[in-house]
Amino acid sequence: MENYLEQLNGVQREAVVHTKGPVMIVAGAGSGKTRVLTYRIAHLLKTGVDAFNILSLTFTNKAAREMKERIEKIVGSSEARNLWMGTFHSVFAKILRIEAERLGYPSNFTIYDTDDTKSLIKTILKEQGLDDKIYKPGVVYNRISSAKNSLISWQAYKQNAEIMEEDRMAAKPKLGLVYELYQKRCFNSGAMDFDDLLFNTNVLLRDFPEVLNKYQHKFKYILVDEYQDTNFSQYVIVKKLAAASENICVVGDDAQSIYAFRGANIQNILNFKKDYPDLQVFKLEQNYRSTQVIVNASNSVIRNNKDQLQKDVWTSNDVGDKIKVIKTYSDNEEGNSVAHSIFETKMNEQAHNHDFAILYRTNAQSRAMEEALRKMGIPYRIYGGLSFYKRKEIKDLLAYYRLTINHNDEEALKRIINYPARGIGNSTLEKLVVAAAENNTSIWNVIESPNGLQLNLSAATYTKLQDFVMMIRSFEVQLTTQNAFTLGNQIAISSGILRELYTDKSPEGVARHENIQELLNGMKEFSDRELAAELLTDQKPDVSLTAFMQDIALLTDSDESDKDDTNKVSLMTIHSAKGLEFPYVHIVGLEENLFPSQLSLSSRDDLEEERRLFYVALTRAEKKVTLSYSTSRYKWGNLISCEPSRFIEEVDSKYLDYNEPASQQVSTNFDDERSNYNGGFVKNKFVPRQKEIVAKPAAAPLVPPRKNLVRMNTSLAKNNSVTEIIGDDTKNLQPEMMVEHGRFGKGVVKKMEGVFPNQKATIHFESAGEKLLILKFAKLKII
DNA sequence: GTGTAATGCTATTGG
DNA sequence: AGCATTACAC
Repeated sequence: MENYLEQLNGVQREAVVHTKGPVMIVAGAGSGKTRVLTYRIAHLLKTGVDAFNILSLTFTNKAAREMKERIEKIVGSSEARNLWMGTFHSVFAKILRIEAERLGYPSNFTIYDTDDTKSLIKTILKEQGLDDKIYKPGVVYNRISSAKNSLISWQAYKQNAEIMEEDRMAAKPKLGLVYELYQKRCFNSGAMDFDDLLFNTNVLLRDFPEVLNKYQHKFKYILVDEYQDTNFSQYVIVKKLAAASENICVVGDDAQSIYAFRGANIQNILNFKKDYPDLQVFKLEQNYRSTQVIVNASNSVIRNNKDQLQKDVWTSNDVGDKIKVIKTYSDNEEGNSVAHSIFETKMNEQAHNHDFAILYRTNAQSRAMEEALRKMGIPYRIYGGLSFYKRKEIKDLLAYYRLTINHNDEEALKRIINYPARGIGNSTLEKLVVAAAENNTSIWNVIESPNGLQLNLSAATYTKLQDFVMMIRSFEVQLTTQNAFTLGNQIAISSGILRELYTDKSPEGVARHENIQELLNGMKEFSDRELAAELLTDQKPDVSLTAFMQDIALLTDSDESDKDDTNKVSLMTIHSAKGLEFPYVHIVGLEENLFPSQLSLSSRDDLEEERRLFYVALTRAEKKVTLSYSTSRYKWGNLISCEPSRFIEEVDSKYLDYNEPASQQVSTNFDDERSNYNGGFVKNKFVPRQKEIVAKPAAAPLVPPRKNLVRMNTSLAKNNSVTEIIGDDTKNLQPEMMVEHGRFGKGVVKKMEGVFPNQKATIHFESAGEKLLILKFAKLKII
């Protein structure tokens, strides 16, 4: 790979070799941005720059990993391993661990995720007697978060007359106090939330000149990807670090800025030149990814935005097919039509499952898509949503690990002090919390040295608390002697979590047990790196539980590589599709109030962000885009009617192919179409839903509330007499019968046990494998 | 203190 | 529709 420079076009090459001084690369969608970044770093290494002197900030850790691998191939050595590369959060978490003590934090500080944060806010609100209907935890969190991302400390917040007035007007005068208490509580718990990682990095660089100096000289070359999505806090960090060398290269596309909602400031890229008058700007405008239709159509959309950097994205690729627009009458039908279209394209163009992506605005839209794909027997993977590490059982076990590493971690302690149940209930916990607050210390310290505190606890409770402390202490002493797996496994056993889950024989309990096993397997893999690395180098990686926890703290769903078969259709929100590309892209739910979101309609800036989001969605596609919308959709259990999105009209109509009259689309039965395919589909016979929601009369704009009806059904379903009626369907199930389950799809009955109404069936599902289901709960259909 | 049933709240987007 | 919190019975 010596001749890497020859693989670049003119501008790309200039952007790669111009390594000195401030550089901004404005990279249109699909213009080979990743390639330029990769080659630029490779070029730095080739021309003698030490890997230790390069800092590269990427949008995901996965992107960093992949880039490192490619760089390694180009420079032909393992030198790339020494690059500092990762997300803002992971890189600065690493630095904060090194420097933590200067800020009064332990170096093994816990990183609170959104759940921990919200839970702590709720606790504080309750303690302060604030009504959580006025002080909604989510809103409070956002307010604190954006303050931090604007580098406003709680002290500054409370001193700022304008802010205090705003809060008074919003009937939340105590918000500053909540912010203060929240920060103090985190500090006492040895914990930082996501925003603290950036905020505290700023404190570090501001208050400790020697530290700033150290990292300024360490990072002589700084690269920032997706610069359009950085917030003020990140902006200041970059600016400070780059101040000494000014070898700063930012890459971005203002047209793809989609994270304003979490503080990203598009002005960071629009105003970059003001900070660096000597700035060299390179514009990558040739799109290598998409067809002319897609490129031109996307341009026609983004033209509706006002504020942008001038650029002209073009392509010399094929013209390509027009963008199909599909109208359906319900969300389920939309799913069916997408699944059907994917099936058809696979047949006609010899495409693979992994060539397809279904993109939506909100996670809730995935369900209709999942159901339809499952019915068609098309494998898929959902990104985002409920990730592995967010599952209850996983979080429970991780809380034990967290508390073992950092005893002051309040959220972890509260989660497990009585799980599995050990007789330490709410009233005890409350007494502990009060004592901790009064003495400005952590709950752990109160439990461990209760002498002199008026706790008012029974002797029996004391014993239980001491047992708990002893248990955690016994784990702690092994932190330095055992690897992550050995200790992790022992904690899973000694804590009683494994036993607790093992006793639960319900399908859900079994699944939870399996998840714990999966976590432990992951830890085994992690720990085994030691053996693998020993053979290759003399460097021993840290395989302690502490290291494992630091490794996973900032993982996201997109960072996980799927272990099993990767040939799957990808389902994700448009936000998580950033930076990805697929031959065939379905953008679904193009309806007013959904996309653009209802919440964005009141301000021009928000609407423009939605439009950029649409632009991002369109430009993910290489060959074909299909847009779809539905005229009705369920929301909060109610059927609402929908209008097509304004964004469809914003696409220059010469690139659009409005599908055939609705009559062809109304049917959800694809049997006719299928008979046209010569075989090959017998196995996955498509089964239409019994009764699809059919279009309602056009007259009524809004369907009368269905709420009562839904309520009635729910309560009735719990009534025995109705169970019997539902049970009728399945109570005579026999082995070998085919059934369909709402979640697991189609399967064959293997074994029946128990007597009505408590029958259980072992069913082998095509996609989900063998499951034991209780018939009166499982909604099964015989097919 | 523990476990279950009823209630009620909520859904942009994410590190 | 699903989930978390709350209310209430043991």
